[in-house]
Amino acid sequence: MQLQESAQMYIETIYVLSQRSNNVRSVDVAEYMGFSKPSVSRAVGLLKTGGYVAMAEDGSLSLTELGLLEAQKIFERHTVLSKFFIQLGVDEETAAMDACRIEHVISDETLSAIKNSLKV
Amino acid sequence: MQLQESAQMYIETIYVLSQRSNNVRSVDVAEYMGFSKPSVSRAVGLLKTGGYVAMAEDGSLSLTELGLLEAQKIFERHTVLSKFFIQLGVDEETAAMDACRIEHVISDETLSAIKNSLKV
DNA sequence: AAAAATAATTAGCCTCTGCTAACTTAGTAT
DNA sequence: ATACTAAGTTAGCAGAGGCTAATTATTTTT
Repeated sequence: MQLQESAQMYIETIYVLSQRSNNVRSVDVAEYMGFSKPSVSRAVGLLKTGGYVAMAEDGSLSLTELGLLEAQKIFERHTVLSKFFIQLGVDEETAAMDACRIEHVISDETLSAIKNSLKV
Repeated sequence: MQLQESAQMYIETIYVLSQRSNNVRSVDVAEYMGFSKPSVSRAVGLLKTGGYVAMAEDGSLSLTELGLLEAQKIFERHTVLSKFFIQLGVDEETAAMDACRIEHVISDETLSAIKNSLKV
């Protein structure tokens, strides 16, 4: 299973919401991403099949080891980009928005160059 | 007509190829982008409808005023990003690749911050 | 002139990823 | 007990944007 950009977003969202609450459900993901419940239901289904996400009987979602690894990778990219843009003088909200879009398409090499250029 | 990312790519490609040759055809675009001729044919059709591209009787493509404006806008973004990544130490090829992907999704605000940070 | 190659198009398929409508199931309230 | 609500799922649609196969039209070659 090749992780599409949308799959990455779902995983990242589950990761972020899991840090705020210990009961993340599909409906929370839907609300957070602004998508419909069926869209999330299908996406979660695919992520279950791919072994990234597990759903308990009560519907609460969790990341598997594999999913957590992915989430951390994406989130790290997000953080690096977002910090970097803020250091360039971009406002926080815009920085986050751009990080969100760019984190999925930037190469490891360029990201690493950006990371190295971050002021401590 | 809202310009999708793919439309931007086609316009940019026509622009770039037009600087190398004065006879850019769909087949050249296809070869350059690595897409099939029918894919380009449809895309060009949409761009004609949108008023971005014109096709002469012999099949040679040109950008309209509108198309040229768009192309220049995109190309400028590409150039800024690409230069910037190179200044960060990324090799040219990777910089171009990343610029190509990011130029379509980055905000004006963040791009402008990056532009300001370019060394002269 | 006939055949071959080149370019563009048409028709129609596929995947991804949104959507709505409608159904199921479980928990809550009257 | 019945009815309502909330959450998840199923079925099926839509549009974007790739693809191949086959057609048409033009140009080049023999």
